[in-house]
Amino acid sequence: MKINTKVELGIIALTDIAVHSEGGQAVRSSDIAARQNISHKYLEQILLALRQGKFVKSQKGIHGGYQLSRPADKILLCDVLNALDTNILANSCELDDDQASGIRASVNNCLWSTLNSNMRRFVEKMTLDDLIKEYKQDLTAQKDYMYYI
Amino acid sequence: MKINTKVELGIIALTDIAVHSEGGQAVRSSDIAARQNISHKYLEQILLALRQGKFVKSQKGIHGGYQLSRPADKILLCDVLNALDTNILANSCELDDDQASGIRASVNNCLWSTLNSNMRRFVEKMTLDDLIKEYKQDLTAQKDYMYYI
DNA sequence: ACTATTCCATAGTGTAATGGTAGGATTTAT
DNA sequence: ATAAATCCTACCATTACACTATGGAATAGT
Repeated sequence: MKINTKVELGIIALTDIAVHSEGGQAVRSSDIAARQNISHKYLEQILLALRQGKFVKSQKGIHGGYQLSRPADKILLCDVLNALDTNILANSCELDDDQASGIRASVNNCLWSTLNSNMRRFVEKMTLDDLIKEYKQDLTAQKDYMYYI
Repeated sequence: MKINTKVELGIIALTDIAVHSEGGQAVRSSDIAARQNISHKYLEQILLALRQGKFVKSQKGIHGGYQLSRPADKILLCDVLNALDTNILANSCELDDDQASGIRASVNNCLWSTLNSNMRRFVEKMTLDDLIKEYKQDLTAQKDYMYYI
C-alpha cells in the first residue's frame, strides 16, 4: 500500500518533535528538516496541518518552534492519519442504494470493509508513544551492537 | 483506504464470471458490464489484465466469453490484487541505505511495514471462492428475509 | 465466402491528486 | 530596529486515474 509523503513525513516530524523536545524546549522546523532530510518549505505545510489538528503547539519568534500539545501516549496514530489524509482510513467503496445487494455488496462486506476495519483497529490502538519507544529501543539495540564489536 | 476502480471492478468481474459460468458456459464481457453497471470498453481492459494474469481464459467468436482458468479456491486474492495494481501490496516506504537507522526506520518497522504485512496476510488467506460463498450466503439470507415478510 | 459477434490491443484525453516551490506577512527575543 | 522563527496563501509541474475511441483479429453460424 502506497502511503503519500504528507502522511509519511508528518509522522516522522511528529516523532522527531517528541524525541527532541524532551527537555521542554521547542523544536525548530529547520532542524527537523535538516535531521530528517525533508524540504523545509514542504515540512512547514505539514506542520501547519499537525498544528490545526492540535497535535503540536507552536511558538513564533526567534526562539520559537514546535512541541507536542499533549503527552505522546495521548496522541492516537489514527487521528494523525486522518488529519493528514482524509482518505487513508475511509472505507474504500461506498455503495449506492441500488447496489445494496449483489456481488458488489458482498465483495465490499467480505473484502474491502474487512480490510479497512483491520487497518483501523490497528492504528486505533497505537499512539505516538509506541513509535518513540520503538525508536529508543532501536537506538540502544544499535549501541549494544557497537559495544559488542 | 482508497482502492482504485481497476482493482475494485476486477474483483467484481472475476466474481461475476465465477458465479455465471457454473454451468460451464463462457460469460460475455457485455453481460458482465450490463449486470455490474461498468463501462464495457473499460471492463475489456480489466479483463485483459485478468487474462494476462492467468486468472481467466477467453474464447473468441460468436459464442465466446470468459471463464475461470482454474477453480475459484485456487485463485488467491493477493495474486489478483497484485496483477491489477502493482502498488497495492507493495511496502509503502523503501528506505535508502543511509536511512537504515533513525526515526524513519523505526516508524517504518513499527508502523508501515506492520500495517502492510497485516494486510498481506489477510489477502493471502482469501480466495475467490470465499467471495462467491459470501455472495451466495447473502442471496439465501435475503430470500429468507423475503419469505419471512 | 460472408457477416455478425466476440475478444485483443493501443492510443488519447480530461480531471484530480500529489509533491512540491515561492513569496511574503506576522510574531518575538535581543 | 533587526534578525529569526512561524504562518499562510498561491502557484506549478508531474503523475495517476478513469475512462473513451479506434481499429484489428479470431471464431462461428449461414
